[in-house]
Amino acid sequence: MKEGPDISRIAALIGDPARANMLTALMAGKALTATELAAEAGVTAQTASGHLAKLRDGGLVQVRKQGRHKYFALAHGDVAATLEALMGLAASELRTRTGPKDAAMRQARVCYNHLAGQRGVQMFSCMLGRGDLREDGEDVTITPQGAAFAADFGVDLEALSSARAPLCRACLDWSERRTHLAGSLGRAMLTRMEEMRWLRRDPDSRVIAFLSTGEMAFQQAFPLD
Amino acid sequence: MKEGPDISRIAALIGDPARANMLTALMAGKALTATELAAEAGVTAQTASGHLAKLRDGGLVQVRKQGRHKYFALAHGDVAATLEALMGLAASELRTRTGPKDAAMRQARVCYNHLAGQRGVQMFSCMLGRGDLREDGEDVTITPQGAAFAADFGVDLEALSSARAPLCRACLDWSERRTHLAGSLGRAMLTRMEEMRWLRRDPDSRVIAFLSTGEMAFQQAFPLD
DNA sequence: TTCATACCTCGATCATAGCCGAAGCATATG
DNA sequence: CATATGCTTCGGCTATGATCGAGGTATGAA
Repeated sequence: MKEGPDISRIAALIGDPARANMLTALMAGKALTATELAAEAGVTAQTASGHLAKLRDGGLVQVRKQGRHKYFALAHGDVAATLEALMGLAASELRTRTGPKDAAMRQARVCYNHLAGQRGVQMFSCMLGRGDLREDGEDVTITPQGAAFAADFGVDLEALSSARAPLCRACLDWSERRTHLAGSLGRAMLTRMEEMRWLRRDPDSRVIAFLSTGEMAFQQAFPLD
Repeated sequence: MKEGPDISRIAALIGDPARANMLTALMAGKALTATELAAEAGVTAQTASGHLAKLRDGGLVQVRKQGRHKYFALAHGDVAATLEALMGLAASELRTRTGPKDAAMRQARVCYNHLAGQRGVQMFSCMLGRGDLREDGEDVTITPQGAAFAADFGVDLEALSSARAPLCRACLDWSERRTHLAGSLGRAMLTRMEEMRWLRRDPDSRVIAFLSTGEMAFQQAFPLD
């Protein structure tokens, strides 16, 4: 035994219901304060403080102090991807009781900071199919054709490329069990769609609602097959 | 709160050190008996029995009864992929103390039932680059050219295709942070390499050792760029 | 300054669950 | 048949850790 990294340490971190609720809430991508996360987890502020310190020590969340508030967010995209993988396992056991919100969640939702669900998979698959993106192993790269599309879409690739974060990244979708686009380009695409009023984000959950005009524009931009 | 599947339930399952050790041991791909797993976890048989029942109820492992033995294995490839993702997170926190065995683990190891590590990524990337495989989102498909290569390699694709398990599948490598080939083809390729005596599996760990002739043959079959 | 809010530390309580000894089935071997 | 092995259930012990109340320290507002 004792092979590879200590998997149980961080699995135990996610294994507590309160902490799992916090992490799930952070999957929406927005940074939240300690008290907001306490409410999300259903515990008092003191308890939440202890949990958040552990998550921080474990490297799962990052913290930014702003005045008397402390904003927490997921540390990086890998954490979000791992949480999605866990959700995939949990969902496969639990075929029963698909809540009312689940249908909307499966269709379109926020994953960390990018588009996920059926729509996210559709966008990624379409862009891959027409040659905007190229997938080589885990690495996803953008083609010149894709760069032209992004510019036309209103995304400033120059600004994104200069940042440290990877431009494109593959993320496994737990509901569709296929890949969708993460990375700074994925984030920018979602932001742009919000700017263009294609969709609206539910402030209290991860659900994304497409407006009727946005739905049409999306289907035209990323047609199925 | 209460969005999506209950992530904490199965994270807690992996979060116990004894159970994590068992799952890590099962990542080697071989089915193990309850007593073997007890030794692997460092607990008595009674304790192990309880743990294994929980893992089974959680859908993480499958069990096969054979005589007076009970053989346990990972339930399916998704479990292995999730464990790899967790290892990736745990490894990123723990840059310190890279044990002596870690170097060998990073180079080549068994992931559930297929080749992982630097060699696994190399094989996948090479096959993708020369057009043996095609990656469309999470789905990986084999091309006619790839089918010809597989036949030449000594893999019976007909037999694999008839099985229920997917032929090709992408699995994220925790040490390389890139994709390697899973699925029944990934399993068959590793088996074939073992048959051809390219490599030898350490019976007590996940480490794979390439023999000198096998190393040369591998580099010729899957050259870097 | 005074007050309120956001967050943290300390200490005590309490429940969960991991652990093992003992004993009980089931299956193989002699 | 008797005996050994593999696995399980039961009961009790124990420790870990989640929880909250009380009290303390920053930050911002009045």
